[in-house]
Amino acid sequence: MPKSIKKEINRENLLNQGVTTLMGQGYHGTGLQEILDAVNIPKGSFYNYFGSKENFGAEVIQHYIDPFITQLAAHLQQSETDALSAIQLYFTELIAELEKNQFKGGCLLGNLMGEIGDTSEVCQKSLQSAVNRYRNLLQSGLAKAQQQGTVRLDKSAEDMADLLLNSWQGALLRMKIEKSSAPVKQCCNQLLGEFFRA
Amino acid sequence: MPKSIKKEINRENLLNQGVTTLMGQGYHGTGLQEILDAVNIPKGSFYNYFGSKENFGAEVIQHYIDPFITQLAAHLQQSETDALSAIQLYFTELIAELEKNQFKGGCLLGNLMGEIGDTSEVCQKSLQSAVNRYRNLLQSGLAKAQQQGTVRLDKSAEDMADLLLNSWQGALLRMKIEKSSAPVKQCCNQLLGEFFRA
DNA sequence: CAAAACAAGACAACCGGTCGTATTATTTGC
DNA sequence: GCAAATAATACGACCGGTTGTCTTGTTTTG
Repeated sequence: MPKSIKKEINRENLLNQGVTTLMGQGYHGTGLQEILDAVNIPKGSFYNYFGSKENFGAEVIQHYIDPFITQLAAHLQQSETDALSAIQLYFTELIAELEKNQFKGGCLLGNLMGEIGDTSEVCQKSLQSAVNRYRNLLQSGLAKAQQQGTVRLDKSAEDMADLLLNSWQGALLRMKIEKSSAPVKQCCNQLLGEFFRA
Repeated sequence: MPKSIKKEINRENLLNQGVTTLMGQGYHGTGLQEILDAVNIPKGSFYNYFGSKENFGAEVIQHYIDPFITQLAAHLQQSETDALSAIQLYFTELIAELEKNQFKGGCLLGNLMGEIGDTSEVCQKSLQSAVNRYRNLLQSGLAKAQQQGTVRLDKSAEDMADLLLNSWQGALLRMKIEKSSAPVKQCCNQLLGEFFRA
C-alpha cells in the first residue's frame, strides 16, 4: 500500500475521532494523546499530518459539518416533497439522532463557538465558514418553500434562516443541561410549524 | 479584622475573577493558578473556600447570573414603562455592554452549557438553576406585557420566553465568531419587535 | 542516493489536588 | 478575666500525571 494513501487514511481517522472526542469533551478538555490512542497513531506522526492542535481543530470543524450539509441538501433535492416538509423531516431526523445519543454532545459548532470562537483565530475562521455554508443552504431551502407557497413571504428567507439556526443552537444548549429533547422539539414546532408558515 | 470577614472577601474576589476568566477562556481553558494569581490568594486557601474546581465553577455560574436577574427585575418594576418596553430596554443595554467588550465572552451560561453542560453533573445542576431563574423572570415579564396588551395572547408567555432565550443564546454565539452585534440586534428586532407583538 | 515522510520519545510547562505546618480565632477551664 | 486548649484557616511547596510541541533518528519513496 502506497504511503500517500495510508496518510490519507490516517488523516481521515484522526478527523473522525477528533469530531467524536471534541464533541464529547470540548477543545481544551481533550488532549491530543486521547485522540491518538483511540486511532493508534503515534504522537510524533500527528505533526506530520496537522501543523498544530489548533489547525487540527479547524479541520475537524469542516469535517464535522460536511455530512449535515449533504444530508439536508439531499432532502431538499427530493422532488416529491415540498421544501418545508423536507426541512422539517431533516430536523426530525436530527432530533432522533440526538435522542439516540441521550442528549450528549449537541452541535460541535455551537460548542466550539462558545468555547474558542473568540480566542482562536484559525478556528474562528473555520467556524464562520462552516456556519455560513449551513446557513446559506437553510436559506435557499426556505426561499424554495416561499416559492411553493408554504412559507410566508413578508419575511426574508435570510432572516428566517438566521432565526432558525440561532434558536436551534440555543435549544441544543438547553437540551444538554435538561437531558431532554423537549427544547429542540419546541423550537422546531414554534418556527417551522407556526411562525414561518404562510 | 475577623477572619470570617476576610474569608468572605476572598471568596467574593475569587468568584468575581472566576466570572471574568471563565468567560474569556472557558472552563478547561482556565487554570486555577491564573485566577489565584489575579487576586493574590494562595492555592491552599482556595480549597478551604471551595472544595474543588468543579464546585467553584458551579458557584461562579450563580454569581454570574445574579446581576442580570437583578437588572432585568429592576427594569420590570419601573412602573412608568410598560413591560415590553422594559424588556427591550434591558436587551438594548446588554447589547451596548457586548459592544463595549468587542463581542468577546458572550454569555457565560451559554458557553459553559456547551463546554461542560453534559459532563459535569454539579455544574449542570447549577446551570439548570441559573437558566430557569432567568427564564422564569423573562416569562413573567412577557406575561405582564400580555396583560398590558402589547404582546400577543395566542402564544404562551412560557413558549415565548423559551424562544427568546434560545435565540438570544444562539445569536450570542454568532456574534462571537462574526465579531459583530448584528446577530443579537437582529434577534431582538425579530422577536420583541415583530413576532411577539400583539 | 537525495529528499521527503514518519515515528519515538524528550521536553518544559502546566494541570488539579494534597499535605504538613504556621498562624490566628474561638471556646473552655478555673 | 485570663490562660490554656481546641478548632479553624492560611499558606505554598510539592505530588503524580498530562499538556502541546519539538528535536532527532529512522524509514520510505521516486
